Amino acid sequence: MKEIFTGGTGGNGGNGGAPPAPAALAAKVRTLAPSMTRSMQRVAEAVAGDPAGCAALTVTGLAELTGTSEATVVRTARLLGYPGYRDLRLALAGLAAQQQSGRAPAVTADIAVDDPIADVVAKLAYDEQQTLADTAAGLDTAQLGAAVSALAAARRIDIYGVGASALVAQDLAQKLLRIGILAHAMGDPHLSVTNAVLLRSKDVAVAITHSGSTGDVIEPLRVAFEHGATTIAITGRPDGPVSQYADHVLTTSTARESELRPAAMSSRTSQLLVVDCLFVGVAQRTYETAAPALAASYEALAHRHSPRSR
Amino acid sequence: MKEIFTGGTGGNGGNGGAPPAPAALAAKVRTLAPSMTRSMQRVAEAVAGDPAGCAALTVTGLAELTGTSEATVVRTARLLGYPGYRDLRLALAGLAAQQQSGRAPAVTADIAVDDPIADVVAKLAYDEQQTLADTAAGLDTAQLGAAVSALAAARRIDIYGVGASALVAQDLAQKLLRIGILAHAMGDPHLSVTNAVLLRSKDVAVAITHSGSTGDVIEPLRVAFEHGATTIAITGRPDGPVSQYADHVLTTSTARESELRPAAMSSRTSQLLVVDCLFVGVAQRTYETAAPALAASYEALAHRHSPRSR
DNA sequence: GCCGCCGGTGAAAATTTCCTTCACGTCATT
DNA sequence: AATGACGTGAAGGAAATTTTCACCGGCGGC
Repeated sequence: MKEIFTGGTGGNGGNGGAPPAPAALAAKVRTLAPSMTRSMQRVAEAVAGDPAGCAALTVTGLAELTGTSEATVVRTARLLGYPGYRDLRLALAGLAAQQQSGRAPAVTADIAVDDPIADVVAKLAYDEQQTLADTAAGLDTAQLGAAVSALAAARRIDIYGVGASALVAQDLAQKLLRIGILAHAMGDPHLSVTNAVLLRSKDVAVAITHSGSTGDVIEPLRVAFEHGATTIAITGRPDGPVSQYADHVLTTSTARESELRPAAMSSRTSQLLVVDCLFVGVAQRTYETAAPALAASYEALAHRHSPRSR
Repeated sequence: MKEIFTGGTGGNGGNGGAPPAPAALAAKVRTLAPSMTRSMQRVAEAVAGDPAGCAALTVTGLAELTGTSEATVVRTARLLGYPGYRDLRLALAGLAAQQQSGRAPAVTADIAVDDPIADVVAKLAYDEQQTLADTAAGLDTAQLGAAVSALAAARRIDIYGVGASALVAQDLAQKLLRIGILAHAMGDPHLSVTNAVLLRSKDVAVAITHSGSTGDVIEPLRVAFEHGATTIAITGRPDGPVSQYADHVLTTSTARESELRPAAMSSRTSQLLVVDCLFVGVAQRTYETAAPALAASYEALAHRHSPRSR
């Protein structure tokens, strides 16, 4: 076995004084540079200058790059406090990752026309995450709880939404249907109204509108409200007209929009979170029936998927 | 100069030529876990669970730790998108450093039946945020860029999706239509196929399926593919059958699901992010026509939002 | 001025680590 | 029950890393 002796006292067999430095590498290089020979300095310099690049190289590669030999590279690694080149390389990779992630937070800017695609992804993801956090923070859990209760006890549920919100309405309806709750997404304003007339006190109507003032959605909600149904509004403008006819108002967050980033994008994210909360809440309340229903729908789906995928 | 070319010529299929992932490893593990064998899963689990610890291990060590063989470890590394174990280990070190500097990994408890509603909101929001981060990290920007190019230049775009993915398909279609691009969301499998026959080389077909093996969606994509259209798949299982007929595969992340949190929930979040990225990318490329179109659609909507209802 | 010591250096051997091939066991299918 | 496909690990081969060792150039002593 190897018995590298480095004059350190305390340690058991291992390397003496320094534990493998995690990220203070550049500093270490500068500190130790004077005590290095010329070739070693070249290696250390390369390593400190481009951690990511060097991490991709093998001993031989780094030796060639710096015009030195493999032995020198290993010696340098030792001097920097690592057992060998392998470990230096590992630390190097860590360092690279670290300064990569450190660079990340600079994505708060708006999306520009000439942004590279990678930036677009980062910015969109970041924005949507922000939207989620805002929505969660701004949600009134009391209202949410009340809405859940109403939904869980409903005989029939009608959900109104047009445009982008129509998809959210459908999403909610789909989910509720899956756990055996009679929910219908209404896209067509006329149908919505004519159906709203049929709602009674045990029923629930849900209106989804970002602006809070979409006439096509407010109208059926009003009708439902006046017929005694419990009404829920999911809107980004709780002070808008829609709240007038809503027993429970759930507020979605409103992120800033830009030319390339229409409001529909973040409002949808926000609305979907609310819808998910409603769904999970309802599923909890009706767990006895929801659980088998969910299981059954998995089962049914399995048969639509081709036999093998593994 | 190594010339290692893993011989899988049979179908380019498999993983869509992903570059070594930077730090989206946990996500990748979750994405690919289903397509792994038991032993590989053990390895992947160990790796995802303790990146720092595993980075310190050699192939043999990790094999012993997981009670498998070296070959299995290497296979797992390959599956995760690295050329071999060495590179996985490097990435692992990077990940470890990253989550060292960043704060706690933040554990998420599952949603329980008796969670208070406030917890449900918090957990859902957190999970969806996580999903977004994972998706963004795991997205292959090269594939994305290629998909964007295809969409921007398309004469006609058909989008297939059933179930929860149908909503995502509609979302994409809606958005593209708004900037003057002829996109249609196809819900009905029969209609999808009959329309797919009409597609030609300048056209694009998009299939959205979480499982990657939804026959109703694969079939039209296949037809489109065989008729020379450019095909894009948005799926959580890039190794699934759907990729077979896809020129470009965009991978969505797969969060762990639980009884109260069906897969549809996070997959939808993930899919929507991808769709948003596509949309913004296309809007960038076609800015000349997209900008006025977007402005015009705002204008048109404004009239539906009367301060007073109707 | 010549010689020998010595640190610095790299080429090549030695070793570890990693990767590939192949054969065996297991499970599912027919 | 036979067959085939697949997952799995053991052993051998390739590549990496580490160690050894010999060379080179400079410096001081003889």
